[in-house]
Amino acid sequence: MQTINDREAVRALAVKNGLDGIFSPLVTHRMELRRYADEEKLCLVGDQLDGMFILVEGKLKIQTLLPNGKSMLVRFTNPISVIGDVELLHRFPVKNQVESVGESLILFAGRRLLLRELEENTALLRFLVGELSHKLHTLGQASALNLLYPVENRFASYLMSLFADKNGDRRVEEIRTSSLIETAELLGTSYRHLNRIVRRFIDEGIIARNRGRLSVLDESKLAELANGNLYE
Amino acid sequence: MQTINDREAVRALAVKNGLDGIFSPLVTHRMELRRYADEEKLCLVGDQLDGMFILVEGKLKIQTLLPNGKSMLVRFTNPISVIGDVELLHRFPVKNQVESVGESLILFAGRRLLLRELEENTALLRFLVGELSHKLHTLGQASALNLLYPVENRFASYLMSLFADKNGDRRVEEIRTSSLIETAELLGTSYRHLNRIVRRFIDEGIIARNRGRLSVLDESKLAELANGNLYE
DNA sequence: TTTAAAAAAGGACATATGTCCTTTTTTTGT
DNA sequence: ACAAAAAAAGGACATATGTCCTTTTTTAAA
Repeated sequence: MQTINDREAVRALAVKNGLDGIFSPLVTHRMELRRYADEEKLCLVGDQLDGMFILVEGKLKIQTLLPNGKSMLVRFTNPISVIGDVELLHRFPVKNQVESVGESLILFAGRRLLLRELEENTALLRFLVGELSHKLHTLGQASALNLLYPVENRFASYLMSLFADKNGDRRVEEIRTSSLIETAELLGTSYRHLNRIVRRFIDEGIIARNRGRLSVLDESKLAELANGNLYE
Repeated sequence: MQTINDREAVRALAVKNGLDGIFSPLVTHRMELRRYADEEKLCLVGDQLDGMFILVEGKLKIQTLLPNGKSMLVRFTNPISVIGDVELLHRFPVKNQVESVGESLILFAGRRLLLRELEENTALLRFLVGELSHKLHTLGQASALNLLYPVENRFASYLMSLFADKNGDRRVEEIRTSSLIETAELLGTSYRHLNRIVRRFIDEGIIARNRGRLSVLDESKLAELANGNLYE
């Protein structure tokens, strides 16, 4: 991790992302700009956080690690998103490991500063309530999906989610297989099994695979399997 | 549902539960006291909430219902706990069905009233952040558990949770079988399968069953199976 | 108490998924 | 272009779990 001492950059990023409407100048002025490298960890399970992270550029991967050595990918996040809000107030130890996917830029706000801010800053509090609500909502959705549907349906949902947001642009959607492993984690299953499902989808003409990349052929069958559910 | 028009009762309950320190008198003064009967629903999936529920007496059961007809019990709650916090700010449609287990007393605060309150009341906002954090934390825990451990371990965890909070009082813990069905739902499995696990535990001398009731015999084996994990 | 009705437990078989290892395909260095 | 290394895909078998139905146990009415 690398700290970037550039007051002006901090200010610019804060403004660009609307943070100046949420935090008092006191805080935005003292936030620290950090750069994390690919796969670098922002926090590990069990850590005691001393502040809050705000992702302003890049992507983060959030996962739970369990005592039996398994892990569950909770989600990926894009800017703007907040890490550490849950732990901040309660001094909970960190429950999910967070790492950078590629290079990321983070604004870091120290705990003491924030606690003072939280005394009076209703905009910040409402912002946090919104963030938490959103997380709760998506986690609940994903959780029920994971528990109650077989991988086949979850994978269909996942594929749908992938190109649902590519605003109607029905271009052939591709998934590099390296991310198939990640997808398996996200879905809480093994690569082997996901691969089995992929094969079945191919046999049924729903997707195609060439040189390790997947492309969607039959969107309607996919939608049918996804059963109206989406990973949000 | 029955509305109880008793200003004094409302005030007393609010004070008793420390709500007067969180809401302004303006709100506590206008909250509505409601009584819900056993199995009566506070809200259904898809509802548009027009306020927030605060459980002050009784117990609530919260579950997700999915399009395929299955359901997942999210959790049971005891007083004080808040229902509708997520939906309130965002006007999300209700995602989890909530119903009363036995008779419950609820304080209901209208949406408009609360929105005004949220403008300035930092105590309330902090309270909500705390509630949401807690929910997120427990949901995350349960979610990972559900996804990554087989029912055997989850059931062990569940049993541990059950008498972990009965402050060290090692009395024989009993579970009426009617609740075994509910437990199966909570664990996201079928009654049949849970029953299979129960049988296995009995064979291994971990629990005993008589007349449809279960009692724990070997706490240490249970702890071993639970692997240090608990449903919260 | 005896018996019918209700509830709980269990059997049999099918599907979903995991683990471990082998085969095939792709990539990379020369 | 070719061989070795790396990555991906697939085979075989074991376990976990679901569904449907039957048997056993419990409860309740006569």
